[in-house]
Amino acid sequence: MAPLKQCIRMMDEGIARVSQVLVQLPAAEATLSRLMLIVSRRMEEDLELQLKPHRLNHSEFLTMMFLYSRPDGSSTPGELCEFAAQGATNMTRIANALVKRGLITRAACREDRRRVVIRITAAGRRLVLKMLPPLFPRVDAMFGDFSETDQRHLARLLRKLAANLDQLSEHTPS
Amino acid sequence: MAPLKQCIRMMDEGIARVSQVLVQLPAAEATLSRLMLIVSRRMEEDLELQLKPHRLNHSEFLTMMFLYSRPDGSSTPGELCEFAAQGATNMTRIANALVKRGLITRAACREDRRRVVIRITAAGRRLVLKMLPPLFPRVDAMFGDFSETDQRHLARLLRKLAANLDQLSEHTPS
DNA sequence: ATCTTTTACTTCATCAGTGAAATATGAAGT
DNA sequence: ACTTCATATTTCACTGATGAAGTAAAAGAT
Repeated sequence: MAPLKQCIRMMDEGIARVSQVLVQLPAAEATLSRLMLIVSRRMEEDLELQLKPHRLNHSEFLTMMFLYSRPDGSSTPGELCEFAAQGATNMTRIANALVKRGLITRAACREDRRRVVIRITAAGRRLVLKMLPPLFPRVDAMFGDFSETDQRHLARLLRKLAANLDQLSEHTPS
Repeated sequence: MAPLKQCIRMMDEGIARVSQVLVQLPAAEATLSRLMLIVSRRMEEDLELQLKPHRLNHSEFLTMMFLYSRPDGSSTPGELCEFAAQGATNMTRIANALVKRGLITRAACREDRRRVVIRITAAGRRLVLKMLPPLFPRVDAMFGDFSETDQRHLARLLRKLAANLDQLSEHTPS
């Protein structure tokens, strides 16, 4: 894995050169966009690497975590799609895989029988409890040298960015 | 597309509930991690949507931009792999596709005949110049309400995070 | 000079995710 | 009752990315 440092340096140089030709280019904003994508990509790679020993991918992990975090340990495919930003097709596949491993159950909903209720099993809870703690040191390391205010700032800016993205999507109803 | 706002609220609630059970959970850091992944995922979706009309995906776009930004408009697959954080296999496929569209050329390197030199064509440059400007308003909108100091802060924090991730990868020579 | 190792890229098989269309079922509105 | 809408699953075709093995050339070792 190539160090991000180098990758980021190349990006900086590239943007500098391009903005000499294309003067209208919003260099600072473009840099921020690329930084976001580069850094988070590495974060995701890192996470997937940690999940691999447990034979879970990112989507499956998110699904498990979401279920685990719910008071009653259950949800529906539709809700999971929204949360995990997955298509319904993929959600079905994920649920199939997790059911097969005995980590969740699928059952018809009593009130609205169109719905399917997905519930985390005891084995699922055990898996989450087993795999989560080893993740903590890595997360700590990522933000180890972030002061309290650094953390607050980053959270604030990311939430602000999220709000702007929501605005953008609204005006681009694709 | 579900609004990020809602997705983020669910995440906040989830982390709050989990950290009541798992007290060791570094809640602030976990929140920052998830925020990064959620927000950048949406950014990437948005970008891919803008690229689609030009029949480019993210990797291909990165490749084109990297070539375009180089003084001589050329590079090698290996270098591109590093920059775009792609496997060599994927790079081959990308190059195939771009060559087929006449956006780049592939040629054997004279000095080292293992190497392949990839070069952007005039058509490739035209495409970049055509597709880039329409992207600017969106990037501007994303960071529109970011003050100068907001932008500086975000860039600084992301670069710091990148450095920490590099540290992490070093100590995990997978 | 030959043998081995390393580097650079490609090929092939496969997996993960997406989008669209078809199906089944049930709820809600008139 | 009848239409319309909502929820979820299945199938199929497709895109994008990856891992393992293969090829070819350069670099290094003996």
